[in-house]
Amino acid sequence: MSRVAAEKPITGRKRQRVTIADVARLAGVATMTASRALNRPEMVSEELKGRVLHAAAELDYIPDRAAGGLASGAGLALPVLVPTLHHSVYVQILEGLEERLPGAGYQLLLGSTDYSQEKEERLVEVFLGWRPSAVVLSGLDHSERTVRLLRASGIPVVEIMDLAVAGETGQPLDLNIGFSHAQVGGAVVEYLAACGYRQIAYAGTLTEIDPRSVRRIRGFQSALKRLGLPHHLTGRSDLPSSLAVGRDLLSGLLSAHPKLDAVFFANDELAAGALFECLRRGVRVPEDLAIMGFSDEEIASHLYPALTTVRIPRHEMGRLAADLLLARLSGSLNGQPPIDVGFEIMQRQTTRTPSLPAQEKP
Amino acid sequence: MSRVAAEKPITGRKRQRVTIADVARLAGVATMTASRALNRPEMVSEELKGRVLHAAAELDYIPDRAAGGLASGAGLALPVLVPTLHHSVYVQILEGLEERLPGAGYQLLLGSTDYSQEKEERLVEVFLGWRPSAVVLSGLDHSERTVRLLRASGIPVVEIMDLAVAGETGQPLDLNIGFSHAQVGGAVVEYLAACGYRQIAYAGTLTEIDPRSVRRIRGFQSALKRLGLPHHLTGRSDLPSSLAVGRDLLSGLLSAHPKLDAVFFANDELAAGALFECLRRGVRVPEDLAIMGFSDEEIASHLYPALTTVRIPRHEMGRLAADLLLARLSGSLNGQPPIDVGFEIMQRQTTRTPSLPAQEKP
DNA sequence: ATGAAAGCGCTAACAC
DNA sequence: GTGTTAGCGCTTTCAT
Repeated sequence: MSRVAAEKPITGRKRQRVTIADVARLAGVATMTASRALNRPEMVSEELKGRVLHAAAELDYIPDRAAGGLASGAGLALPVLVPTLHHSVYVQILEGLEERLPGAGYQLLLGSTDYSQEKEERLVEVFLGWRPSAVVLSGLDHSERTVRLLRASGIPVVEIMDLAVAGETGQPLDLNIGFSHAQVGGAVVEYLAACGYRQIAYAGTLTEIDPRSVRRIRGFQSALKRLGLPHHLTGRSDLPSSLAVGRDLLSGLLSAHPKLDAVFFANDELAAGALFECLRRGVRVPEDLAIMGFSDEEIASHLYPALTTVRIPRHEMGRLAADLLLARLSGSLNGQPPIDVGFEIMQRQTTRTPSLPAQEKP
Repeated sequence: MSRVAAEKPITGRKRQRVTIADVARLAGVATMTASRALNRPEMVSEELKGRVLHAAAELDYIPDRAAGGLASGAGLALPVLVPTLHHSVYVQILEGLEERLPGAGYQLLLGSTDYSQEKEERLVEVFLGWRPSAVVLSGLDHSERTVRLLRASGIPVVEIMDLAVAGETGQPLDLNIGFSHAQVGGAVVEYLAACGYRQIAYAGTLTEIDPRSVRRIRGFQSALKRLGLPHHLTGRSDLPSSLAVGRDLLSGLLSAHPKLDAVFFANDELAAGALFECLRRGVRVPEDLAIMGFSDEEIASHLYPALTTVRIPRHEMGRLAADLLLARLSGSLNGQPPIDVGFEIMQRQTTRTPSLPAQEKP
């Protein structure tokens, strides 16, 4: 009973947090019994369990996770770092993660890096202070310090949205689930070439900063070379992706390369912007120009003409990452090699049908 | 070098966390001095400060926020609950918040409620366990328990995206920054009526579940009544908003009310979907039908024709919420009444020009 | 099955 | 300035 409370006559002032000690007192048991009743009910008699649960409800008791974590040494937080929330891809990956992780008691901590390794490093530092049980990172490329910190922490790490391939990318820190961007670039070129296009451009933002873009372009260009097609057609912008930038990119490309017949954009937003610009200019798609996007966001299939793009399994990537993480955390997973979730070209109306000659208005 | 390592003969096993005690030992000072050097540098001599900082860097020391919070009683987390991350509105509000809050040492904890009060309640419960220093909520309508829990916690709360108005909405829990949805509904009707439209419909999702939608519709309908216009034209869907649902909503409305001449959609995504459907059907916008959205997301101005919509100051709302919160947390703010950030009708091409007769293709 | 003591990593409060 | 002590709220021992 009593504790100290009796000694401090009515502090009154600041609303005191309800602690497990309060619950225990109300239930007439030891603190430890209350703790057990709440966390490992099977270790406590029905009788006491009932009293404790009742008392907890009565007091609206909410356990202090920080204190619990401190005492048990357990990690509670699970930081997820994505480059941006403006691409629905990442929102959907998050949803995939959220399907499993919070249920297992982990709290997702969200951070956006804006495609900057420095910002990523700072976030990792902050989040590491929250006793994370694991970390989810986007991409395979991180600052030295980020890598060192993460290694030293000894916690599981999952890198998503890119695939570690020997010789092409660095080694993954730990778990890795994604797809090969180089492969995407190559596949798109092959597809467009099969459609009969010959003057094929790549257009994107952060083309030299974001390592995934770099690899996508590399795959794109080497496929072009292999096929004996011009591989110097590129549109770049350093602004963040937006419909407006997509339009500008298209305009720039069109005036720089009048003979252009196909453009692969780094994401659907840029492609959609370009499509809108074509509409205004009276450029016919796909008769005059083919446009391809990347990601298969919702808008792609609703545009008119509907956008040919590359589907990546974002939701699945999130779910899979969560599952692997859970397995690893429970100790039942070791030495898991990188997992390729692949991608798929979604053929729609902004490109001609492959292997067929150009067609006029369908 | 050496550190304690020598005393515990190679625990080897699990990587030990670097604590402030380790830093202090390396620097040859008391733990408390190390703590001060790190957190209140002005209280420590240059000499020792240097040694401590050096030691911390040397060891890659990362303070344990949970332990720090526990000891100081300070809140560290700052939960933000939004209905969804799929509307860029909320992403931008988040960005507004992130401009200030993390800099001030607070960690944003993100939760999405899916427009459900039950889910909101569960999230509040979870987040309260993280010793939040404040909470940001979307909307003014919460479950009883949510309100009770929040009240009992005694921490500041900001409700955004809706405006408390006596007689119309409930009282705000604490701080409130937003705009009146009823007023939006009314303003849209007045605008459309001024453009000469007479058969004006509202179309949205969750029309009876989301209290903000309910109030928007209420304002919409009473304005119609006031103007003597038909006010029963409504399209509803219980699916989450998407381009596809926008198209369906339009189709349904068109066949139910052939004389329809204007539709106000609950968000830009629905409106864009409807616009795409019009394109396919050959319905001319705005000649045959006016379309209006809500939110002014990026796509609105890039659509063709560009979408008339209602701009709400999301970024500003986030920033303002952060500022107020910071002020309140520092104790320099009391009894702040609700703040109306307003809204603005962005006239573009999917509606005729107000007060002018219908115009043919411009 | 239950309880008492100790301590997680840190900082407020009080010495010196 | 700097060090010492106590204790945040909880859970891990280790008794009983």
